[in-house]
Amino acid sequence: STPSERDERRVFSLLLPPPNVTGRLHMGHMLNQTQMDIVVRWHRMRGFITLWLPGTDHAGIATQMMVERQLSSEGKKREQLGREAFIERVWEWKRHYGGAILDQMKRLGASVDWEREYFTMDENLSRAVREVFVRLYEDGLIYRGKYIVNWCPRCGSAISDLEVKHEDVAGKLYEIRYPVVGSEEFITVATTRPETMLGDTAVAVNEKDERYTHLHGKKVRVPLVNREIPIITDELAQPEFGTGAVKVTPAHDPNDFEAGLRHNLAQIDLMDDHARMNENAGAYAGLDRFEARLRVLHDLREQGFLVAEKDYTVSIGKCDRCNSIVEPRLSMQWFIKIAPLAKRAIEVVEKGYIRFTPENYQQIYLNWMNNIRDWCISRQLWWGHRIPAWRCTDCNETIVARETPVSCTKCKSSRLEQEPDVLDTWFSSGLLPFTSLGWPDATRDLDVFYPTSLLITGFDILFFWVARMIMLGCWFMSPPHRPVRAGEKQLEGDEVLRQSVPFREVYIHALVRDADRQKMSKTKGNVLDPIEVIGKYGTDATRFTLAAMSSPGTDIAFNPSRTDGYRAFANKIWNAARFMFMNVDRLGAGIRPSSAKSGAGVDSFAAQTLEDRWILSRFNRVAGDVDNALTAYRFDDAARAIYDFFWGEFCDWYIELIKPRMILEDDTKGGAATREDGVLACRNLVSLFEASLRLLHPVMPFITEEIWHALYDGKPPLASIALASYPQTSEKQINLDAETEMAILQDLIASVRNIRAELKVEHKQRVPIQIFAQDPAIQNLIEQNRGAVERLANVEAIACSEISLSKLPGARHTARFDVHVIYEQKIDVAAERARLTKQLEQFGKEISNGERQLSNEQFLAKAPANVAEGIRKRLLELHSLREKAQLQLDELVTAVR
RNA sequence: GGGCGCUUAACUCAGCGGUAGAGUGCCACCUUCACACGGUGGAAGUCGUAGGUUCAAAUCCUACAGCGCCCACCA
Repeated sequence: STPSERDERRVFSLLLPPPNVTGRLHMGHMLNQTQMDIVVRWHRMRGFITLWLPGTDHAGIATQMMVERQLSSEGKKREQLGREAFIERVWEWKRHYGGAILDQMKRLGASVDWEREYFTMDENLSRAVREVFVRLYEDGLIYRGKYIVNWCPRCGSAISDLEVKHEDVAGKLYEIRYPVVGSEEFITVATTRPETMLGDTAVAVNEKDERYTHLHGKKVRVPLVNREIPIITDELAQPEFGTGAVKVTPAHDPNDFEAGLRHNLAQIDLMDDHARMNENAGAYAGLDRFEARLRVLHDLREQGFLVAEKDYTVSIGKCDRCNSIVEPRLSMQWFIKIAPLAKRAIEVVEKGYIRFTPENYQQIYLNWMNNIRDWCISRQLWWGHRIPAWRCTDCNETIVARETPVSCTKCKSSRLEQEPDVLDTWFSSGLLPFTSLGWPDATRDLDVFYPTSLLITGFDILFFWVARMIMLGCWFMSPPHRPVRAGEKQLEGDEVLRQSVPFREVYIHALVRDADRQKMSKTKGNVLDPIEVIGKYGTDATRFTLAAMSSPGTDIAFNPSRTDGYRAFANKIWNAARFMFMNVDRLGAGIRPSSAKSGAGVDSFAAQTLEDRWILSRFNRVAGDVDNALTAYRFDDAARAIYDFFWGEFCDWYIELIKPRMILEDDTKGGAATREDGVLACRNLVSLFEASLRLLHPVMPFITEEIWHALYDGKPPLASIALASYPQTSEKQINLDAETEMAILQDLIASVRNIRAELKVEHKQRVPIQIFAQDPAIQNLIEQNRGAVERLANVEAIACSEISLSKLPGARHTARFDVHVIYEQKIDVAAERARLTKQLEQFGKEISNGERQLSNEQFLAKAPANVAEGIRKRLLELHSLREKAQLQLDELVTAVR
């Protein structure tokens, strides 16, 4: 009961996952945006107030790399330019090339709110970033410290755990022996990174490992550097592994670092920012780390310290961005103490305030969140949000502030230096759901659109982005950080958490692969450019393909041949429209829909004939199916439902059926058609077509827009079909009888066509047929729709038989009627016999299955009544069908004799 | 080392407890006045393997095989 302007049922908001400014559009973007656009258009048409917020991400490392590369082609380095000039250069780059991806997006038809486009380094967003940083600091959730982080020597920066990709490679496990001081003994340790021995400050053994009990408290001498270090007992050493003794290098390994803290060991940092050995490496100073490794091994070997080299699979970490081998390195960094944030982020998901689709991502998310570690947010880059922290060069005090401070808060000195580091890019993007809506101010946008309704994104950024948004959103949109509008009360109880989430639902989309299911990658050269694809097949066809292939849980193997099929669909729509316009023009005024209104259903449709009642019923049913599909994010079901309806029912049957009612100028066979009836039929056609366009619009925005405007002769009731109402199912227009009756006629027509094909009747030749139907209602139905049957099955006369036609060779039987084509041509006896034999076999199999079930007491006792009833009914049909087929076969054999 | 997903017609995929589906491709016929990016008809699958649960299994369970993904600080 807050005085919120928001009525959640009428608001639909979502954030476009901001592409990197450096990005180029790929199929993944297109899939993502197609799905979002479908959902957005669908909601907008259903009357929701929609907000789809676009923007781009400054993408720290990626962008910096891009500009560095540009500089290097000019023979320059960023250090030569200096920080300020370099940043200016990046902005310049951004102004030039930064918008490319959004321009590409426009061609996909994405109906985002372009006028609200943001960039993550815009002034207002940057201000919010500083605000968040300061508040986290004030909440005691940000700390600075010297810890082991993943260090990328190429980027010259720390990166987070998530930004390290692990790769298994064949390597070696080296065993090195360290002489025990004051004894002839050696202790042998194993390592995959021998160069780090230069920084060893202990050797650890397990306390319970009796092999080493006698060495407890002794010292060893590190070969090559001749430093004496203690033998310590620590859990770190596991007796089963290697020799059971492990070297401890606190400055270059996270486990060793922890052990070092436990035993108060010195930390010897061996490398510089670019992973070259520093002065601590003694004789090896100046060497690259891998060169140093070779030299160390060589020297160890020569001096007899290297005892063994064993083949070993090592997992090496590589920088996600530049693929350099990451070095665990001790350095001063900023971290977020993540546990309190993670706790809330877990709670909101467990309580169902955020729902994942497909559901299994919920567990994946929770597993990750439950094992989360502190997040290193500082990056030693120049491009990004600079950390709002200053150090007093006089008293060394750290000042964290929203605005640049003028003097030290402690000693009043004015000699302050700002922290050179910038923030991890994901820090700012993790804030977007609320900062893009105006946080920390209590804006109307924030009130109306937060929490956003939905997030559609790929699983690859589930942890990078989705998880961070949840943690930060829940923190900063809860009291005391949630801004309160004047007169508004803070939320209470469960509402606090429920309203703090950045989005209510997360839909995780599939990965788009190439036709051979290979991941698309630049190195493989199999990347499909969406712009090229839409150039070839059209945007609508490409969108339709992606929608139709969006089934949950599976990656999409994007095969252009499929798009080819949907281009044909687009073409089909054009041609159906052409047919419609042709008739509209011929029949004249009063047929186009009123430019004064646009309804929510199939409004000015006067169902007169069976096909009218049928198509109206089908349309309403399909509209319901599409609604259900979209509600469940089943883009594939929605696309399929529309496709099948439009092509398979509307074009193949309805249009064919109403053709005789249309008056065509050169129609001499039309006969019974009157002008008035033609107008009526055409109005219905127009009305249904108009509704179909609205049904189809979210998936195929361009073609539907164009035809829709033409339909209103350029004077539509609304500026765009996108603003018209989405078709809603009207129960009144669903007509089961019409559907059943139509199915019988379709069955009859298909049977005749089938017989004609078997008998090889000339296409143009109209033939007489005989029909037998036991049920007078069916006989009546056929009688009343004689014209349709004659037309669509190319029949010239229909005779109704009083007796079953079972014995006639070539006749077809269904449960409701027998039909026979009268044609002098000899039937292909062999083919007919094969067909009947096969049919008999199938009938027989099905009958014995059914009978077995019905004679099974267990089945009768346990199966639901309707299932048993269904089988009984089917068995009756089958017996009759089998009998007829058998008679026919007998007749055939007799005839041949 | 943990966790997850996939295996259905030649290809790409739906179906996930009650008689095997679609698109493309294939075969045959047809340029009929919306459409050959079309129409009509047709062929094509013991639903990865082996067990189990059930009256009933492509559908649920177990194991196995193959393919793929994610997470993980064991030298």
